[in-house]
Amino acid sequence: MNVKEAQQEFVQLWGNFGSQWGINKTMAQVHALLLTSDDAMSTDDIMEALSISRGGANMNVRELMVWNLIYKVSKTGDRKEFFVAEKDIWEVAKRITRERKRREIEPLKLHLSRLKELDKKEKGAGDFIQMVENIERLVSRMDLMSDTVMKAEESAFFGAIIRLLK
Amino acid sequence: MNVKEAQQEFVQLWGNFGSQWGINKTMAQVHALLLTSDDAMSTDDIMEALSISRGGANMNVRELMVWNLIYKVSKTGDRKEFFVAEKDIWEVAKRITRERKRREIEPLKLHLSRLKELDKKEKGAGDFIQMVENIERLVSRMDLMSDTVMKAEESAFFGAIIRLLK
DNA sequence: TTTTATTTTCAATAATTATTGAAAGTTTTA
DNA sequence: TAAAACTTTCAATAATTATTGAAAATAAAA
Repeated sequence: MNVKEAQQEFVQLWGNFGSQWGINKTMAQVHALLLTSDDAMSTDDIMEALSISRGGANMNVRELMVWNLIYKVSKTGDRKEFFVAEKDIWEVAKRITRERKRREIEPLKLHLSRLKELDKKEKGAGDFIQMVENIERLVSRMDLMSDTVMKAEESAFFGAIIRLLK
Repeated sequence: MNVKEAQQEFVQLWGNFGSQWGINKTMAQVHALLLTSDDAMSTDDIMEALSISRGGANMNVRELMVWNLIYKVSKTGDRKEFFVAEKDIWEVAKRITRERKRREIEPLKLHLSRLKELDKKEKGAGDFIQMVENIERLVSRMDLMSDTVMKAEESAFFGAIIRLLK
C-alpha cells in the first residue's frame, strides 16, 4: 500500500465514522482529505480527489470553515481559494467538541430544564422530574468530561492524574 | 403542562437528540417512553403511545434489548410480553457507551492501526503515519476518559479528583 | 390436534437526507 | 466597462435510511 492508497482509505474510514456520529459523510471526507494532505487544495482539487460536484465541494468547505477546522489560504499568482486543515488533532477535537456543544448540548440542557415546569401535584410528577434531573446531571457530567480531557492534554500534571485513574 | 404532555415532549426531544448522534430516532423514542413510564408496556402500548407500526415497535424493542437498555417482563394472566427500561441513568450511559465502543471504536482502532502498514520509504509517508498515530492517541484517550468518568461516578475518591480538574 | 394469540420477518414504500449541476452572483483583470 | 475567473445558491434528483403492514412463524390454549 502506498501513501495515496492509504490516504484514500482513511478518507473513506473517516467519512463512515463521521456519519455514524451524526456528521455529514462528505464533510468528514473533505476534512480527512485536507488533514492528510501536505499542501493546500482548491475546490477543483477536492472535487477531483473525492469525485464530488462543485456545489458539494463548496458547501462542505464552507461548513468546515464554520466549524473552524479548515482555513482559506491564497497562493500568489492564483485567483482560486485554497484550503488547509488545522493539523493539531487536539485542537481539532476541541473545536468539534465546542461546536457540537454549542449546537446540541446547550439547547438540550435548556429544553430539559424547561420540562421540569409541570404540575408537581399530579401523581407521577415526582418520578418524572427525578428522571429529568438525573439526565440533566448526566449531560452536565459528560459535558464537563470533554473539557477535562482537553485540559488534561494541555497539562502534564492533570495528564498524570488522569493516567492514574486508569 | 401535565405529566403526560411533559413525557411526550421528552420522547420527542430524546428522539431528536438521539438521531443527531447517530442513534435511530424511533429507538430513542421507545427508550425515552419506557424510561419515563411507571409500569411495563406491551408492544401494543408502545404502538399506541408513539403511533408506530407493530413491526417498528417490535424491531426497536428487540434492538433496545441487545443494547441492554430494556428488559422483557411478564405479567401473570397475560400472554403478551411487557418491557421495562433500566432506570439508573448512569447504568444507561455505561451500556450505551459500551455498545458503541464495541461496534464502532474498536473497529476504528483496528482499521487505523492497519493503515500504518504502508511503504514507509515513500515521500510523505512519515507525515501520514504521524497523523494516524495522533488520531489513534486521541481516540484512545477519549475512550479511556469515558471509562474514567463512569468509574468516577462510582467512587468518591475518583469523583473528588475529577472535580479537582474542573 | 386445532384454534387463537402473539411475535417476527421482510419486500414494498415512505420519509429523510445528501448531491448534483446549471444559473446567478461576485470579484478580478484587461 | 466588459469579459473572464471563480464562488455561491438552490430546485431537482438521487441515495440512503426508516417504516409499514401483511404474511409466516412461533407459542400457548382449548
